[in-house]
Amino acid sequence: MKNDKVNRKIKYTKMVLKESFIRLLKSKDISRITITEICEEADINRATFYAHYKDQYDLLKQIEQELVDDINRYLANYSFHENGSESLQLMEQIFEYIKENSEVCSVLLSESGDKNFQREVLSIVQHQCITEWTRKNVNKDIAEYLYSYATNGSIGIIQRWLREGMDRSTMEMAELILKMTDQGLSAFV
Amino acid sequence: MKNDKVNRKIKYTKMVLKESFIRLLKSKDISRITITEICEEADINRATFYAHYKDQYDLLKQIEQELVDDINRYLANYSFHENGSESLQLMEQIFEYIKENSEVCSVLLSESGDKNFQREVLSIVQHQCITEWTRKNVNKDIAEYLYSYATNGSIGIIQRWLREGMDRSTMEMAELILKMTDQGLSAFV
DNA sequence: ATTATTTATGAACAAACTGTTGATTTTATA
DNA sequence: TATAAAATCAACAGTTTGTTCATAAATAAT
Repeated sequence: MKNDKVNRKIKYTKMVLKESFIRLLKSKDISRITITEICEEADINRATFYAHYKDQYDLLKQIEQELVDDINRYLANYSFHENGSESLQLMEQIFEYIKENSEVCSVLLSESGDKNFQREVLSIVQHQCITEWTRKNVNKDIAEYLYSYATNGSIGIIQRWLREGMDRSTMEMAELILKMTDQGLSAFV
Repeated sequence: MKNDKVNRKIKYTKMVLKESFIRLLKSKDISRITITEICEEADINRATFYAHYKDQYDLLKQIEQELVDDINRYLANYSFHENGSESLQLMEQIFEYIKENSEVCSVLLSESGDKNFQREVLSIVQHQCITEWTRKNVNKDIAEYLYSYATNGSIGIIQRWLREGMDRSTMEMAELILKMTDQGLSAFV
């Protein structure tokens, strides 16, 4: 086919641009990073950048989307045992994924990272939780608030874990998050 | 004294710059806001801006610091009854403050806002919690993680509350947060 | 009320980044 | 090898930045 081959060159260009960008993101905020800078670091012509991306923020968005897709593919490969601990297994797999891709994740999931993106990652798990919650008859009136609490809390834990150099096992972390969530929830059943 | 009077003009300059900046922050991300733009909106010479602030980020930092100071002053005026529900009262007062200053808070406490600043606001309360936690002999090993969870979760709830137009009473919100935190904690005592 | 001091203004500056264009060269594949 | 796609290069006007300095305005002190 045509497109597959055309993409070879494009793929290289996009790859080096992304790498250069992630490298820069480690040392400074996205707002301080110029397109000129990204291109110099990647040794790619600036006009070529504009052929693929609108600006830094567009580049970031594309990187994030690819990560979400990748996580979903990763989780799809994993078949869950139907023994009631699906949430735990799913959560552990997410921690596994983050660990395997800690370089990118440390940047994208950091505090300065895009919150909506982080929420999207977490929602992969929380979807599962929500159904469990409704099964448990959680007070629907405040369910939204509890959801905000749990999601943001979980992101906070992941961020700390990454900051601390992933000092605990993925299983330990998955258990920690689910324990907190379930317990906190139980006050409103 | 000298400085008190000199500040009259400076105070006005800083005030209009801040107002202009907050107004702009409502419609776009800080990274898209130019100093030129802030000055035009405030009708202040650009050279004057540089006399007071390094850039937009410096301006934001100063606004945040003033808010933290203001919250602390606000809380200092409030004398707490020593009946064991200090945390609840303190938390409610914070919600009260946010409500009274919802215009600025909606911007500064939003998702796009500075996370370190938000943590600082919350830490005013959490300090109190921490002492209660250690009294309860929470597993110190994971206390840090629980703290991350609780703080980020609480911020998430506040953000949702502001987004929803402060649809619930401050007391209700304070109770919600403390209930979640205490309950989640109880799994690790 | 007048003088002295502080602060704000306006204009000008080089430097950097932006976003776009069109002509040209490189690269991949058919 | 021919052809189509992609990357490069140079040039462009337009904007923002950060700084400087002379001048004007506002404020404080005498």
